Amino acid sequence: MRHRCLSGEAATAGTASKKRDAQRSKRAILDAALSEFAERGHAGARIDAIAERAGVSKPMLYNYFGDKDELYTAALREAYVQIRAGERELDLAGKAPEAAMRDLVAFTMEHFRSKPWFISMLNTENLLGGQTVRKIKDVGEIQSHLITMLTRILNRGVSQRVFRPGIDPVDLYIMIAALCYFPISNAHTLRAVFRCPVDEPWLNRHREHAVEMVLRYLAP
Amino acid sequence: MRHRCLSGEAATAGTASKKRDAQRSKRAILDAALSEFAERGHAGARIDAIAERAGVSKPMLYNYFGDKDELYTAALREAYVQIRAGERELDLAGKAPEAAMRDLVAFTMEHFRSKPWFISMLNTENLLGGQTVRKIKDVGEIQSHLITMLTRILNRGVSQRVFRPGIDPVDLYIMIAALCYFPISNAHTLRAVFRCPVDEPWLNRHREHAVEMVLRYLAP
Amino acid sequence: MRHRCLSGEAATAGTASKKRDAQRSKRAILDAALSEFAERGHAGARIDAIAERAGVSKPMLYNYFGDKDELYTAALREAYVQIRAGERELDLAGKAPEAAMRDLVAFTMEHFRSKPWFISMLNTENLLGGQTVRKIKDVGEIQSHLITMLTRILNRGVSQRVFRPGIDPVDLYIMIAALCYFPISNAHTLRAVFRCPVDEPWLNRHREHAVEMVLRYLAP
Amino acid sequence: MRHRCLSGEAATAGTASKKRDAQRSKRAILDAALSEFAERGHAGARIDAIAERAGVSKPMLYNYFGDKDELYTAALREAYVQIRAGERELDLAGKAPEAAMRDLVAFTMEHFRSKPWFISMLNTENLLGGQTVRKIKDVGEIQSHLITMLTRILNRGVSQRVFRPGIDPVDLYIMIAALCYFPISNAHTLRAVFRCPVDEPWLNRHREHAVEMVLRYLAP
DNA sequence: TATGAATGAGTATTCATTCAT
DNA sequence: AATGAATGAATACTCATTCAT
Repeated sequence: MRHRCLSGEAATAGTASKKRDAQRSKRAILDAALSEFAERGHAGARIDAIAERAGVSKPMLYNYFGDKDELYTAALREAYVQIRAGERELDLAGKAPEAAMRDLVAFTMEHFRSKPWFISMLNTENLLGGQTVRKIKDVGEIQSHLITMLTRILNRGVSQRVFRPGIDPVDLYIMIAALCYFPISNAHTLRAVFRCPVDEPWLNRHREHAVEMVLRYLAP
Repeated sequence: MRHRCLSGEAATAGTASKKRDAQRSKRAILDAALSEFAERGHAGARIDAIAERAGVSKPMLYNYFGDKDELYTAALREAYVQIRAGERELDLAGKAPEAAMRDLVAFTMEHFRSKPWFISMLNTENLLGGQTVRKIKDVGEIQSHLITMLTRILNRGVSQRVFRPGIDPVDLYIMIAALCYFPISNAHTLRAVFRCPVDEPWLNRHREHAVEMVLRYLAP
Repeated sequence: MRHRCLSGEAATAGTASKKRDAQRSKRAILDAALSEFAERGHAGARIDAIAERAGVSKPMLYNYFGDKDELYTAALREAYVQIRAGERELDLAGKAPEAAMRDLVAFTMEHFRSKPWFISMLNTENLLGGQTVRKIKDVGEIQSHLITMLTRILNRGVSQRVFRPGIDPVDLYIMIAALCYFPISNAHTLRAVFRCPVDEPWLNRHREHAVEMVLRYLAP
Repeated sequence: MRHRCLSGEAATAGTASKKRDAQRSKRAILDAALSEFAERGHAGARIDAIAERAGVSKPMLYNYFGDKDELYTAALREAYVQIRAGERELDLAGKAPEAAMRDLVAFTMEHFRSKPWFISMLNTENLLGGQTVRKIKDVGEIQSHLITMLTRILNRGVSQRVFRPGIDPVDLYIMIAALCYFPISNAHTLRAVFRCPVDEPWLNRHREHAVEMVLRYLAP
């Protein structure tokens, strides 16, 4: 009754459709796991719910991913993989240093905002003491593209005398991430405690403050 | 019907020791709950563990706090109460504006670092969509002392021509909180992804960057 | 509705009845486990079935015995404890050597026959490679009483010139156990393959053969 | 409807390889099932494990053997078939009665020792109450060869005045089987409880005791 | 006030079995 | 003849919560 091979596809190759189904099932499980773990945390997530969201049976989920922890690991890795993919699309190489910096802040905030599972997964993982992220071997390489780009922009900015020298790109990225992360991660408590609306206009205003803060910090 | 708690503290001498014990039990449960919820999140926390940490029986815990959600609410409230108590100690009134700002950043970071349950509880609550914090009536008052102080400092700074005008104290506090929150909240993932040590020296360095960022942002 | 404190007892002591219930629950679980494991083997036994047979809830069972393996271990140990208790009642000390030997064979066969869980537990444990019996610390002491008795009877028989010397008591006991064990352990297959009835008269006849075999073996 | 098996072996040359493969698959499944059921018992055996051991897919296994119980039945039958094949090799006809008896004990013990799946299958089947062995039609014939031989030896021994008359061959075989079965079937618990090594030398010694016991029992 | 004993309702995980190709 | 993909129905185990004393 369920997952009837959603539409079209029309059986172009005999083996392709079979193989594609397995692939599709794994993808569906991963997406469902990402949502469920992000929404409810590690202990709060339910395997039943993930299977149902994915439209597959629990045994299949176990067959592909092992157990809850391994599925959580895969979901966390997926969160990093997806932000890396997003970053690759961002092309700062050709832009003026200050504009590039503005775009990086905007992208970061927009990513955090539009993919709420990313922040949720990071919070969940940090609550668990980072025991899982340590097991993901290539997690360090994932952000390297961003840092490389950031280094180039900083260098260009310095040689064009619009940025001061001596700024560490990782330090800078942490500053930017911090400014973008906090108001989204803590939106609910900010609303309750400070009566901030934390809606689109408010976040846009916050983004402009963040951009100004970064640029003033980088100014010679 | 149950746990009428805070009323009638002024008991006669004869029942005083009982009252004292009751108070002590409640305190112990609250502290234990704060630790457990902060360490394991809402779904991950175990009532058994809280009772054992507190050294009381489970029926007693239920008698005082109702159920898990009510206990969680009490623990979240307690996190805010304790942070408020900490903030009272901070006295920025007599300091020069720039020094006061430096001290506020330092205090905020130190606060987050030394009371890890605070950040954990905020993350946990935001993961749950803020449904609990909204029920805590006086949560808005909690930060008012800080905002009042911050307003005074900003005004003083403006009149002394060391700060530019037009800075909203809440916006500024969110910036400061963001810079202090992120590296502590995300210490585990930062270690794994960016190889940051996130130890005392690293955090001290980060604090100096944050102070400089804030002061440059405020500069006329 | 269930286990309403089976009958009588009439609350003689205020604390005794409370304590006795816990004791009774543990006993009931152990008895039920012994039956279930003996009837269905380790993998075939169902925790649900044990809890139901015992008239207790599963959480209670887990509370008292840990998990399935620990419960199985306790049941296996109990099987040995009960056969030891049976052996203690047997008093061979005062009997003539040949009569004592006859009684020992009769007791052994009767024990195996009337407590079918004993043979079933041993078979189950040997199927599992003895991994559990090795963990029971005092299992060696359990049979020591029997071996001591057997040694005395052998010695007495030798000095009375009715038994030959040089018989090892453990070897002898293994022979006796073997003769008593096999027709009961393998009753079902013997019925099917050799058309033996394996009923009371048949077993009695078999017992007489076994007694004769042992006595001829011991004869000088 | 399914698994019509043994029929029509005399196929044409064209389909011979297919038939051969089918036969090979069935053989492999049966061997795997025998090992798995013997090692883990009925409930403990896993269909997945059997298919993997046999190197075939599960649907093929189901196609050939129906379901787990039917496969178990086939495996139990196979255990009897294989032991029967072994017994055919034994030729006691030409030996002196006492030597023949000694050889029978030795053969029986060696048989149990070298084909551990036989004892395991018998124990497993008896644990299940013999419900399966009853369904195997020709199981009675299996041991007939042995009993026939035993009858001849007993008769010869009686006429040569080395054995006493009146011994039932089935009774005698059960005695012999008992003495050989027990120390192998219960090797693990004997090691743990009585500290018997139950290794080659120990079993050889035990065999000699058994031979002596049988011969003394048969002596006129 | 205080708690040892007890459990209903989940929750992760497994396993025999079948379907589509 | 053969199998990769899939699942319904258990099965071991847990957890918030309550009862009896």
